Amino acid sequence: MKQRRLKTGYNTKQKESLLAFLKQHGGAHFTAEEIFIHFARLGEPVGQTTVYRNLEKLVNDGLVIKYDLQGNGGACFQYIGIDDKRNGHYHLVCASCGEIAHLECGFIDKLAEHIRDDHGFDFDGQKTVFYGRCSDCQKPEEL
Amino acid sequence: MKQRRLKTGYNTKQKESLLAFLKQHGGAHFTAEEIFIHFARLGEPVGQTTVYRNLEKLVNDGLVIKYDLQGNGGACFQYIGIDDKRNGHYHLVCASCGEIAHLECGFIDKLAEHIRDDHGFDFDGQKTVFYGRCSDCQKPEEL
DNA sequence: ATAAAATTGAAAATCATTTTCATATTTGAG
DNA sequence: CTCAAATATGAAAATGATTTTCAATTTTAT
Repeated sequence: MKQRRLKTGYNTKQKESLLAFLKQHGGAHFTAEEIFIHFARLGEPVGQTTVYRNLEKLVNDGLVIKYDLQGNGGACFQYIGIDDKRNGHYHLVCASCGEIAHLECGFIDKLAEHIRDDHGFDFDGQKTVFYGRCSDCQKPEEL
Repeated sequence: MKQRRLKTGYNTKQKESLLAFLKQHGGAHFTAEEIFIHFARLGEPVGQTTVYRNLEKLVNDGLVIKYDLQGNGGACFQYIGIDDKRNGHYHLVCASCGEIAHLECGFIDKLAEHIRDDHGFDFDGQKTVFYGRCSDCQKPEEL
């Protein structure tokens, strides 16, 4: 039994709403829940299931990336556009307070090269979450 | 009301069973579920909740690392047996097959400095798991 | 216009993990 | 040893994100 070639699928306003929203906020990431609530607030008819389903399709099509920010419940989604898979920024999370720094960082870009060349792995800067302690949380603890 | 200083905790046979199992299979990774089922099969009284709770402690103690493999439901745990938390040694995990490379890597040491100096975070190289794809998993997929 | 193909969404189901809470165990003090 | 406080356990229930179900609706090609 052979798979039929993938098609773009039918065009629906839900799909268009979702893609428009993601494009409009191309630099930001959202959970499926956040996106669902966004449309609910606006009164736009985009159901929760539909958000999940279409996000999955967009991820498969390479228009959106999906990743987890640990300690933070659900997966996050971010629009990246077809030809720009490497446009990724990195996430530096404070292990104490959860603050997230979004890094566009040449040093980490070089790290990716280093890992490829010296350790033989294709580094995944999207899935990798860098942990540390933010400056506030580095202050001495009170007991 | 002040927090009492953390202690190692009481010694229980469940903890010992768990640690013994993990040490015995130091090179392999398991889900909490797999470990629970293992003990259930043997008739050893180690409850599911206890598995989760003690794994978490071992992770905090630095004896075990926790990470996610894609498409694979739950988190994976692997014994690494490092007593010295400050002994620079990083983990590079293949997001596909789970292979772990243990890196002693000057480049990542420098990354820690860079993150401190340029981003104001005290980098936690122990909690951070670097993800990528190992050379085997980089080969083209079959459909 | 119409029928097949695909999509939607509310509700139910799943699945890993966490919480609850009553009971049991460990440990240190006396 | 004895006892009580601190801690751990585990069954069951709760949680929370995501997926499935399935009947109704929408899209598209004919």
